[in-house]
Amino acid sequence: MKKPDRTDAGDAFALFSISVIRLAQHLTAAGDALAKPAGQSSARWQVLAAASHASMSVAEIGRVLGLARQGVQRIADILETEGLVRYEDNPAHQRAKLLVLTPEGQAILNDIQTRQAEWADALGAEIGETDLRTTTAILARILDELSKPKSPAR
Amino acid sequence: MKKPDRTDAGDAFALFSISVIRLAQHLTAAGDALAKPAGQSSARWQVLAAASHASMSVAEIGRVLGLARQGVQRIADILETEGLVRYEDNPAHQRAKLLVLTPEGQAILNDIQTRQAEWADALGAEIGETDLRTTTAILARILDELSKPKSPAR
DNA sequence: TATAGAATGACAGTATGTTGTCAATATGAA
DNA sequence: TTCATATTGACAACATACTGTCATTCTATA
Repeated sequence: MKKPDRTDAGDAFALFSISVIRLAQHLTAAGDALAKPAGQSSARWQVLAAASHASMSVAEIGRVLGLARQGVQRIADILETEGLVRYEDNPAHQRAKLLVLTPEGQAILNDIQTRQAEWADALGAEIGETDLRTTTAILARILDELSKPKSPAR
Repeated sequence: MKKPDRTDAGDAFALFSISVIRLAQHLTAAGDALAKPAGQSSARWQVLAAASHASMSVAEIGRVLGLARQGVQRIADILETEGLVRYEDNPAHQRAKLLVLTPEGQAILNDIQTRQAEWADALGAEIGETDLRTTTAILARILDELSKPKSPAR
């Protein structure tokens, strides 16, 4: 197998990419573990949190979370059958109902968020605020580069 | 909605987590875009790359990639029907056949890797090797903390 | 050597998320 | 106002990945 040519910086970027993806898998798994005691998952938690933040239509939540609206719709429908959210009439749009948390949904979200805060506090203290903020800033810069016209498909 | 208590470091960790997950989504999408011209996807590329690196059984590839062996099996079977990989008898294990690239599979992997190297070089140069290596080191440390006994499920 | 336990492939079921399509509804420009 | 265009929800098909279960095959210990 012949290794393609690659600069040192390119190599560094490849290693970085692998690290980011692997860490994201672990963080998502951790999110699932945080939501599980409440009978939820990362995905449902995200939808609950978005709906709690502001009454939005399913399509709006999709845009906020960076997901296709169809996937959000599926989860929102499940949350509705479980009584955690409710569709409310949208004065601004007849079809696009607003997703609103029920008291049960809010209680479950609070439960998850409390557990999450505890977890984040413990890990934040362990790792150190300085490194976290520095790294987050660099990640933001990289995300910016990735979003630029120079897409990988060229 | 009442925000749970949270330290500054905990807040920094929460923001960091969101950044990592979002960036990983973009990187995976970029990987799909790199593999697409060759008619492949990120997942298939990973399996091809693992098989190219060394002849391994499906279960071994799963462990290397951090995936369940069942998912790797599904992809490997598809790659086999497409003639990109071949199952070879494993002298050390009767059931666990070894996954080997066919010349067609190797050609497709080379094509993807060439495109990937170009892309990584460009982005690596843009972002800078120093920042990439610094960040990768911190990510590794965080991954380490996450893997420790103190799991989120407590 | 026997045998309990681990690893493996095969199969089924589920969760998350994507794309594509359709009809209904908003929106904005001529 | 009219009409082309966007957005939206609904539905279907698919890709990726997980868990659970089963029978088969290895492996290591007693």
